Amino acid sequence: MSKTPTTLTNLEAAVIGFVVRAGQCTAYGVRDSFRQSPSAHWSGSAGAVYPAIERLEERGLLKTRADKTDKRMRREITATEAGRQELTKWLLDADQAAQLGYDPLVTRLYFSDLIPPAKLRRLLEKTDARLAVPFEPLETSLEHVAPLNNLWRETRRAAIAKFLRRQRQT
Amino acid sequence: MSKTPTTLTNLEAAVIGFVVRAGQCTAYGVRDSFRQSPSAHWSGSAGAVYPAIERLEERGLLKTRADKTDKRMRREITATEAGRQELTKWLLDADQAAQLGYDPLVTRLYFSDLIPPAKLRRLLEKTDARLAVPFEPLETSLEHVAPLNNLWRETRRAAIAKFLRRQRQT
DNA sequence: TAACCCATGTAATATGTTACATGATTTT
DNA sequence: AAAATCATGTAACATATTACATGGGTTA
Repeated sequence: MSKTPTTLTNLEAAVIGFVVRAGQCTAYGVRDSFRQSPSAHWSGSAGAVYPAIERLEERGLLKTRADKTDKRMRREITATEAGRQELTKWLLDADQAAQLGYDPLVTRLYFSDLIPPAKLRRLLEKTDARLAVPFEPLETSLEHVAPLNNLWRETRRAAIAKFLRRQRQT
Repeated sequence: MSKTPTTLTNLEAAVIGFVVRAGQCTAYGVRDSFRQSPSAHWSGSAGAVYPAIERLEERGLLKTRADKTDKRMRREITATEAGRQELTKWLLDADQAAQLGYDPLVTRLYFSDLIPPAKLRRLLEKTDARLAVPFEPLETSLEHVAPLNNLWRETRRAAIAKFLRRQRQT
């Protein structure tokens, strides 16, 4: 017998979250939503998503059944009660939520002392310009990410401004 | 012949950055600084750090030599000129810097509609409380991360406040 | 002298990326 | 009729985690 992991990975949690919100969906749908996410972190690569769904099914957190109404290969995925509970546990984990995660700009700023000031200023200007472009969801299923995307982009822009203000003071 | 990757991973870039700043150091020192980082993203696991250093050496971005003054196994690592150039290229990549990365709280907030309001409020309170605790570096080599850590923690706390303000309006 | 830290690393395993394979359906 | 998209996945490879192994030096 193989030992069952007690925690969900980010991807696994996000997959369950997507399925719960959708009510029911296909693996392709899950994958596609990740692919169209504004964050490159959620690459939606097949080699990540399909195995993740399989793992979750083996753990009884998702269940799938073939859809006979369609002649294509197609499996309807739903979340089990156990899956919903695991998701809730993951979502409410404040210790995890407070972790700093990974921010590609912040990581670069940790090494700001290794960059000539003029180049650093240009980096921050360019980064800010890219962050100023709002996310335009292609699918209705991604509309709900837009508000949070806006919040987060503005938050990161504020961090850039704060960093620059602090630098000028020195 | 194996094809040489043209880009650095986060870990590889951070390793070179650490070595450049230190001037010269041991693999153990690199590893330890990651382990003591306030971000769990930089786990500093041996199985990640040692192979990363080996890869960078093979690519001619770092070089190491045995230190004979000490009887322990000990290798002094320095960055090559090519290594410095690759690091600079990585640091100044604004397209990468603007990527959203991964934030464990933001990911949870994407699913905030799946959490009962009272529990969501408690999650945000707890998360904020943890973020209010400043990072106290144990080593002098980690002192320089404190200011940016403060900036980023305050930035994330501001995002929490903004999220709550926006929620109340609805 | 026992326990711990310095310093190196490897082995088994888990996860993720990139690229490919297959076939049905829809759009141009 | 060709190209794109829907829908499934796998194979080879790269990277990361966890746990272990080894041995010298330092502290209680």
